[in-house]
Amino acid sequence: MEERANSWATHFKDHKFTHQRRLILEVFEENKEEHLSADDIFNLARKKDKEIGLATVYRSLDLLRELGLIHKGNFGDGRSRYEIASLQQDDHQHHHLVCLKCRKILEVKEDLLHQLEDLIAKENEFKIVDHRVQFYGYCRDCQE
Amino acid sequence: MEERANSWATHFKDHKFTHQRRLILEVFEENKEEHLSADDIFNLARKKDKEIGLATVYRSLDLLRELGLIHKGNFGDGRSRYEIASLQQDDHQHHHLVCLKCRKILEVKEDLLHQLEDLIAKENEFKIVDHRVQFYGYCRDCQE
DNA sequence: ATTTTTGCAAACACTTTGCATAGAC
DNA sequence: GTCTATGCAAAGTGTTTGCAAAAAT
Repeated sequence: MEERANSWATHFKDHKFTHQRRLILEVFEENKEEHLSADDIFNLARKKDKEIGLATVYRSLDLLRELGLIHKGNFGDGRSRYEIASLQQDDHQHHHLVCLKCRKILEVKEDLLHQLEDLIAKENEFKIVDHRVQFYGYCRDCQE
Repeated sequence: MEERANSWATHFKDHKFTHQRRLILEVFEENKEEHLSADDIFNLARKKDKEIGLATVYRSLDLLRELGLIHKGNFGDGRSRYEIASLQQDDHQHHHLVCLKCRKILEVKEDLLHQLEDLIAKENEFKIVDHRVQFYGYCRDCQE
C-alpha cells in the first residue's frame, strides 16, 4: 500500500503527488481490468473522498497520461476511457474487442500486428508510433 | 449527374430523397478522399444551398450511415468524421494512418488483418463484425 | 513563502431534440 | 392531403478553463 504510493511518487518529478492524484491512481490499481470513463473514475474516487471535483479528475487524468501511467482510449461510445498502463511493459501491444451489445471491452494480447505495421510503414513511408486496433462484434455471452 | 442521383434514390426506400440529402451526397461524391467532419459537410453543403441547417446535416448523416452509404469514424480529435462508402465494396477492409502532426488521414488497403481477425475470433469466441484500425505516426512530409 | 493544485461554476465544442413550418410523395 | 423532413433555437453531453481558496514543497 505504502510501497505502491512510493513507487508512484517517483514518477512525479516536476509535479506534486497530491492526495487527489493518489486517490485516482488507487482507483486504477483497484480496477486494473476496467476501461473507465472520467465519470466512472470520478464516482469511484468520490467514494474515497467526497470532496474531490470532476475538473480535478480530468486534470489528473491528463497529467497521468503525460507521465505514462495510464492510457487514454476511444471506443466509439462518445467518451474517453482510461486504463492503467503499468502492466503492458511495451506500452504498444494490446488490442481490444468491443462487444456491440453489452459494451464490454475485452483485451487481446496477440501481436501479429507488428508484421502488418512494418509492411505498412515501409509501403507508405509512414513512421508509426502508436496504433489503435479495435474489433467490434459480439462476445460469447451475447451471441444469441 | 442525374445518373448518380437516380442510383442514390434507389437506396431511399422508406425515406424521402430530399434536396438536402442529395446535396450532402454530392458533397461526399466531390470529396471522396476526405474524412469530413459534420461541420465540414455543413459548410460544403451550404455553398450549394445557404438555407441548409446543421441539425439537418447531422440527421442526414445518421440516415446515410443507416443506409450504408457512408461510414462514420473516430480519429481521436473529438469529432466524428465521415467518408463515402461506395468505393469499398466489402465495407470492411481498409485502415487509416493518422499523422500526429498535420492530422492528415491516409488510407491503406492491406488486409493481412483478416488472418489476425480469424485467430482472435477463434481464441476468444468473439464474433467480429467490424474493426477499426488506426496507426498514429508521422507521414512522409512530417518526418523531420 | 512560493508556487502548484484544487473545487466550483461558467464556458466550450460537438451533437441531439422539440416544435412549428415546409416539402416530398 | 398526409406524413416525413427541415430549420431554428434550446437542451444535452463530455470536457476545458478562470479564478480565488487550499495544499504541497
